[in-house]
Amino acid sequence: MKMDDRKFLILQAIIDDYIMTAVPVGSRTISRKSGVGFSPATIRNEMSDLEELGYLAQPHTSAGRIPSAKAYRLYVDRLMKMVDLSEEETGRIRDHLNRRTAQVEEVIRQAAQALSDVTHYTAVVAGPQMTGVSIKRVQMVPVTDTSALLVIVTSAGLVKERVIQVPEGVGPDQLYGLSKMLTERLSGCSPQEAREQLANVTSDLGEHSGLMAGVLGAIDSQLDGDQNVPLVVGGRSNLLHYPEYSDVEKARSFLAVLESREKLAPLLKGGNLEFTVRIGPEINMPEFSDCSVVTATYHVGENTSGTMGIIGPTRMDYARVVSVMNYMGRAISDLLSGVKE
Amino acid sequence: MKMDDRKFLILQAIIDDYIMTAVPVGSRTISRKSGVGFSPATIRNEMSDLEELGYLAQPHTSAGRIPSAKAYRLYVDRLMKMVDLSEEETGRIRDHLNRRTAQVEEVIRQAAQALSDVTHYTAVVAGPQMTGVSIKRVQMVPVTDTSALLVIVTSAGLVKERVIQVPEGVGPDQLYGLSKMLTERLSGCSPQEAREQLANVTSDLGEHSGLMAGVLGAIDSQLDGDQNVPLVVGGRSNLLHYPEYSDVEKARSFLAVLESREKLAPLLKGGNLEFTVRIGPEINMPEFSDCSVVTATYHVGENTSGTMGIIGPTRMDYARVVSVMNYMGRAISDLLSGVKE
DNA sequence: GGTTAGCACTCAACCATTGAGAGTGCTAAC
DNA sequence: GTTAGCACTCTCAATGGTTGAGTGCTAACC
Repeated sequence: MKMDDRKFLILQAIIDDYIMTAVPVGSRTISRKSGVGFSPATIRNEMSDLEELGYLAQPHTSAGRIPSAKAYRLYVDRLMKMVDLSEEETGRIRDHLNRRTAQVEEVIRQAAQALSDVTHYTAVVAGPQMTGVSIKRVQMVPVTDTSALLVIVTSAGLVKERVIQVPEGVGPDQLYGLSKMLTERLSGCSPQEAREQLANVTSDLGEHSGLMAGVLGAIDSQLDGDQNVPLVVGGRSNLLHYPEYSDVEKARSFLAVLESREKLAPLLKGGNLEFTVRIGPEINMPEFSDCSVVTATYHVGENTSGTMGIIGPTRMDYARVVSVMNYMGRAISDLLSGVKE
Repeated sequence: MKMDDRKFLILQAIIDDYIMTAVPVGSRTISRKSGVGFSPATIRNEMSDLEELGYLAQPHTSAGRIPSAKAYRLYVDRLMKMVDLSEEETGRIRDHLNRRTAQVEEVIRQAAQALSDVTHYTAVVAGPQMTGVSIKRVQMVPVTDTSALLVIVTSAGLVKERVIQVPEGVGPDQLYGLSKMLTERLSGCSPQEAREQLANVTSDLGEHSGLMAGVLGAIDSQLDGDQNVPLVVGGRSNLLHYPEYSDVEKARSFLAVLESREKLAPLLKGGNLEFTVRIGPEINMPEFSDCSVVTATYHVGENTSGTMGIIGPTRMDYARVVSVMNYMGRAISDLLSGVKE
């Protein structure tokens, strides 16, 4: 048996309906829909075929059909068409984004809020990845006698801060001098190169090697990997609106995942494509067995990029989600790249 | 009718039992308990009295009694005794706190995590309040041609950062010079004084008044009020373990509050006491009608302090919660005041 | 041959009924 | 003042019948 145009049409109608209602859809419902001019009986035959092909499933004999993960996959890959956002939607997104800030944490927090607010799903936004980026400036600001704030500025204009220990007796001007020297040596370096450079620097000035060790460690841990990129979640409670989560225990384990950085981070690791959609079982996490995750990439400057994701039920409105993220990607880029309004 | 010792004893037994089980407690249950040597019938008479006094309520005629908010109030004020934490508990708290950092955000994140983990309730921790504090240092670090990171260090050794706009053409050394000047003028000032000082400074150097306006605004918004203190929540999903939240809609609206900074912040505004307990209706929020909130203050240095809170069901284990927070308060102080291990 | 009306069949959801169990309040005896 | 006994109340869980939505199959129709 093969899929033909009518089967596609009917499958699409079923998915559309199920996305809206979350109720198994019967043959009459589809028959009544505009655009499908067949009687319930005909639809039933086609549905039976679609079930055999693995696109539909029946919760029980006398219920309607619900789309399978395979059906959503087909929908996302072939049936879905991009939609345009309404004025009202883009407006609401803009309202969330305060154009006055270029602070990474704030921008991604606002982005997560906006995404979850507009889509009514749960949003996760990660800060820009520090890989493939070069250092532009390193500066230390004294805090107490024995500590200083290490500020690292990257070529994309992003800032990383961290409090480090410094030996007692190093004055502000001395720290500034050291900072200038560090900036000179490290500017233009990738994190890896910086690490090597730093080793040289350390041996150059024996007396401050203790301080240098601290700086080294801090730069290491700041620029290394993604341990340090901020990760914010918005709209945690949104999914509880959907009947899929009317079971508290299910809701709880879902929320528990959102609280664990370790479990959450992998979700954002899509392919390197602009958009990635993972549906239900494809996610490979029991807590998300009837969730889908859509991830997208945003860019800051030339070489820096970050990831955002939307988590919703498998029957989520993929078309709208992709459109919203598309819009949001541009908005974040604008904000973080410092584009003026 | 008056409360006597026996009534206190029985009330305490009922509360203890209800805290454990969340099930209305009957006369037989109390009678069987060690320490109470009366028959169910006697207990029933006392219970009837306690109900009349407003300490107990009956969900329906043939159920046991549950403690009222008034009973918990009495319990917290008079009946509760501090408990000692077990080795295992203090150990678990310590494990959460990474002594390697003095970064405010990180410390309070860890604290929230630890609190929720040990108590199994939901924890909220706010960063140290910037009021009553004096400025120790102000420094700007160039980021792009038109922006810089403004770093403000307070006398308590806490750091605030913010990206601000600067006029084009101001070089790094010039920024450093300006920073030194600003530090000189502002160090020792309270935020209010700083604002006045800044006005003078601005008029002094006409050419850079644009920059100064930016700094002024930033300092204003950074040190003003509590808009900017970080606020982190831990253990959001914890409350869903309790039968009080087996209703998804209730759980959802609870979680929604946790997502709104505006609604959450007032909860932490207890009196200025070391500990504050607000029970159910005392909170005055429908979403929290059967929650209690325990807040506590922690101190950093002399004049700086912050707040943390635990949100649990009204039948929460107050004694343990207070003990845990007591311990945590000291731990946070140590970390943020830079006390070495 | 594809399409459709008709019909018997299935099954979840809903409702009312019932019995068991927990707990109470009251009374009378200790 | 305390307690045993007992009738009473009310929830909870199980049971069974009814309803309605939806299916699959068959036979008629175009």
